[in-house]
Amino acid sequence: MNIVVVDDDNLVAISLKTILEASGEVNVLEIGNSGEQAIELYEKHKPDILLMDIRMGGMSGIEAGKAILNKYPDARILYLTTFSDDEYIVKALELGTKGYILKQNFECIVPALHTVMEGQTVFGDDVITRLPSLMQKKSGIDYEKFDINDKEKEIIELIAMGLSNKEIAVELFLSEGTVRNYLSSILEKLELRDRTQLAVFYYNNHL
Amino acid sequence: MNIVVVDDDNLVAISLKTILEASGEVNVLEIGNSGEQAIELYEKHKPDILLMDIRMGGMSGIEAGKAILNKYPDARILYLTTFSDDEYIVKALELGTKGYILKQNFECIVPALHTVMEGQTVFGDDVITRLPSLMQKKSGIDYEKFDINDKEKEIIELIAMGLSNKEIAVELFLSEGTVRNYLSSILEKLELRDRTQLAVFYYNNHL
DNA sequence: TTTTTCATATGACATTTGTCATGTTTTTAG
DNA sequence: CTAAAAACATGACAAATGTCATATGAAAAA
Repeated sequence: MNIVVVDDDNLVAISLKTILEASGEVNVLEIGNSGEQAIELYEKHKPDILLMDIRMGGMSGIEAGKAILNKYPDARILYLTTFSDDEYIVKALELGTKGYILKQNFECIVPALHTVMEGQTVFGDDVITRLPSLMQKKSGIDYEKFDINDKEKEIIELIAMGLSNKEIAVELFLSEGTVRNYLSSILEKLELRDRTQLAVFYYNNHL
Repeated sequence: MNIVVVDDDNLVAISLKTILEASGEVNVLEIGNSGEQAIELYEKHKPDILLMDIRMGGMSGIEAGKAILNKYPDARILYLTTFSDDEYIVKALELGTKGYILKQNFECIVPALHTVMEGQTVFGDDVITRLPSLMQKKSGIDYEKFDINDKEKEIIELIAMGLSNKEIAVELFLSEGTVRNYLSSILEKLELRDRTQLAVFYYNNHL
């Protein structure tokens, strides 16, 4: 089984190479240290599997993976990470990569590579249990970034439940006009046009 | 590695035993043919892994798995299935089982067992790609049930993208008035009040 | 062929929605 | 205390939305 190993930290990359080759079942074609190199090495070797750190300086593993999968949809990419990072997990999943495992215990890696070779997908145990909730949360609207305050948040939630301005007014003990004004400012901040787009935005980002 | 195999179809169970033992790495302690037996055999042998068909007459693999995990939270259960069945996938996931693979190609199974032994989770490739959407929610709007035709479906999609009536009209080469009429009838059929509720409905059910 | 249905369109209408300019009150900060 | 800011409210208005009754041409059914 021919693989390419990419890790930010060259020491880790080399260690991985040593450990994997010690198993006698894996041949590490070359090692790299960045997302850019991952792409380059993938094109050069077309390895059975690309074993890559997900978090790297410069181009992240996700970006590199995206680029590679874009060109080679059948590429098998297995991510390594020091600790499971929720944000990355979801992205990796959506990307259609072959898995996501912790690099802590090396014993995992060889079996995981075999499993991936057979067309399966591998996930660290802790990851999968949190998956359902991860999917729900996704990442949430970055309300901060848009300078949305609490009252506005409430209104967004209610609009995302399909309430009319009048209903929201009753719900929040405000006048209908006030609700309109709030909405107006929300739309401006979020650069949206109407309440429906706001609901769409909500469901695309938040949930 | 000691495992217990449970499959509705005894022939399959026996074949699995043969195949797995042929690898020389797996020891099949006993085979069973029902959910009830799965529980019984698990308690009797405490195998490293319980390899079980998910769909069985009588007590399903899910139910048996639930019972076992309830009593032995660390039980490693790997489901087998002929076809990937969305409904079961979600349930299996929520249950916290170790994976879900197709029994078609046996080659998968031994590596998968190793991977599971190492504390990872394994999923058939096709499964994982559909996972994001599966997690979101149910299975999609039952348009049939509501007697929604194709044109109406298109309009629903566009509204769920946040388009205005005018924009939809342009998109579908209809007059704005026609779009309104369509929408009006959609809302009536779905018992909704306005386009925002429709978008909400869409995101709650469909995607 | 005639009738019916279907897809599309129109106009009228009442509501709702979103924007804006402009007020009140409260709170908060200086 | 006083000025500024925040929270909330109004009224006016244009645009968009949703409903309804009705119309037209084409396709399907009779």
